[in-house]
Amino acid sequence: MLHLNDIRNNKEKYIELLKIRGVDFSDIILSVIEKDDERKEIQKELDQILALANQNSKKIGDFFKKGMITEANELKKKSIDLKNKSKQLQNNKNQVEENIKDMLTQVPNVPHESVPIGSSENDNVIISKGGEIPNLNKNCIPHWDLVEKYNLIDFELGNKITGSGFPVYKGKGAVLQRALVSYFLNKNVAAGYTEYLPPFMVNETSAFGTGQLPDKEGQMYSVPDDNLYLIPTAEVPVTNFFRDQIISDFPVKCTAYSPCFRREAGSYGKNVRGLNRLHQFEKVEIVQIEHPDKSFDTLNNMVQHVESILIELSLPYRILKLCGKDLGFTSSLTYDFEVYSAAQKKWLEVSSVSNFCSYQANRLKLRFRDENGNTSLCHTLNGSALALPRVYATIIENNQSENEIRIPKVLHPYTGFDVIR
RNA sequence: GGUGAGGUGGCCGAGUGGCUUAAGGCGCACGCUUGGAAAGCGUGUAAACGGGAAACUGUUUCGGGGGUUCGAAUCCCUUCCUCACCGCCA
Repeated sequence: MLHLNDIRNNKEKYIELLKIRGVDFSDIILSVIEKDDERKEIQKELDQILALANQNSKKIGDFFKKGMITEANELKKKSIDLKNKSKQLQNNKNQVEENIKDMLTQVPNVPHESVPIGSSENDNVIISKGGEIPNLNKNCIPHWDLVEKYNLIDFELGNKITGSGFPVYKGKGAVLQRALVSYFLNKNVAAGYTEYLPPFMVNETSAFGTGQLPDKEGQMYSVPDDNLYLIPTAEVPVTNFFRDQIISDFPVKCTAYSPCFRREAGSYGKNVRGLNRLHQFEKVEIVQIEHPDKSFDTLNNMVQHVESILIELSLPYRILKLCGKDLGFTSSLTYDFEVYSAAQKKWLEVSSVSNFCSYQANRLKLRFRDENGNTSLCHTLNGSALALPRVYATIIENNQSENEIRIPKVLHPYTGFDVIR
């Protein structure tokens, strides 16, 4: 959620920048400010009444102590009047505040000025490319066939015990998965991130804190008996660590491995084939909490960090700056990382690194103390480093030959083998 | 799952309806003291939303929500959470 004072102070600028998303939010911005003026008026009046009522209560206490019963009773009557008035005002205020909140939740984050205008994903801008697309021979096969051929993943077994989208990794296939997790975590720790292993379920408050609730409720698995939700990403528990906090040392850098659970309601067809889209997948996440002045530099650092991992894995990749249309609701600037899956012959998203500025921090009440000693909202950033399934799929597809799959060198210490036959 | 005890400021902890403007302590900051430090002494020490150029000031907040009352940390209802013991258990 945007902060009201920020909207007030940057009204024109925000309206202009929001147009990058291809939607005009000026009406809603202006009426939010109008409603807020109304709120202030009501509060002023309410505060005065409550102040008077508080004074009266004290006087009544004094009167009773002095035995001045008549005076006390008279004042009591006045206080009852005040009370009725304040109740009404309180109701008005609540209503107006709810109104404001409703409007605010409809406004997405303000795009960074560098975000390109666009009408579809085709307008995302490729800012960097690397790696070699391998020349596979024409007998090459996609990963869903490879995992069967080499006995690495059993989708049918997952179907049997849970349902589609819940693969079972086995043998070297499971080791490879574990190797990737360890490798990613080590890379992130070496880059200064502190490793966490968070709970894989969160309570309702946390789901609200990072914005999964109320709007994305249908995307999460829930455990209604215990009022818990299975996390769709480690971002949810990790970012919520810092809910309601006043941070004193920047930057806060966290990394966490977790399985991610997503209902993916509405997905279908070849996009969900094999490892491309799952209900449970594994991911290593990086999260940073940063001073507003530095957050965009930090975003660049995070992009470089993720890029370095893809380079070490020798995967063909490209980095896209998302255009206004494709930019997530809560993000101000996002870079997507895609790797080229040589057997499927398409680009697969493996990471998305975003600066949310103060949009998440506002809801989380995540603040720091500025040079004047006032509290101010932090900026939050996160990204995947990396999501496993598509990296996994691309590694085995791109490194396949007739009778074997070669494992990228950087993973050998983690797998203990360099080839799958 | 059963029983019991709790949830108060950055932390510990007192507080059974108005003398609470939340005692006292710890921590932290600043000052005095010192050659320098420690100790000691003194002062200050939450957040949100308002008013004000500022000094300052109003309201709200004692886990959350609701209620009783002129007045609630304190009484009532409800809900969440934590801890202890028992049961079960990797």
